[in-house]
Amino acid sequence: MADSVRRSMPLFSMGIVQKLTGLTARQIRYYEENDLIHPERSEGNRRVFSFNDVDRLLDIKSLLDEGVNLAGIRRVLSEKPLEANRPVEKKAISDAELMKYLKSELVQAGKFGKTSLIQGELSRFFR
DNA sequence: CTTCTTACA
DNA sequence: TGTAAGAA
Repeated sequence: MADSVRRSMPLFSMGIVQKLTGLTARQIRYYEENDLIHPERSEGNRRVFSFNDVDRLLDIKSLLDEGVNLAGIRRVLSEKPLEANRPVEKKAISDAELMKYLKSELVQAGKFGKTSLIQGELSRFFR
């Protein structure tokens, strides 16, 4: 049960989540307004998503493609207890794929002189 | 440059 | 949902 800690650790920026989920910032913010997700906020008021948030967003995306409206989605994962049973096989995104995106982000960050937040958080995965 | 909020097409 | 504005 120490995994839940890591899974709810805030470390993804809006940009990364957009790439990870394929959703637009507009959609992500809208879902938050509707209490479908509750990302943390950084000092500069920037949203910081956890692995759980991303996973949740992917579920929302699936439901949306199935034609479920926000009310329905909220009903399906309304206040979904974070400690729910979820088969490893059913994970929406593989760790390998996640690493792939994370790494590309790290590389891009390297092209610039400073990328305080992102680079610092991502380093956890390559340590 | 990235992300935030608000407001309108 | 997309996008324009202005701020941070």
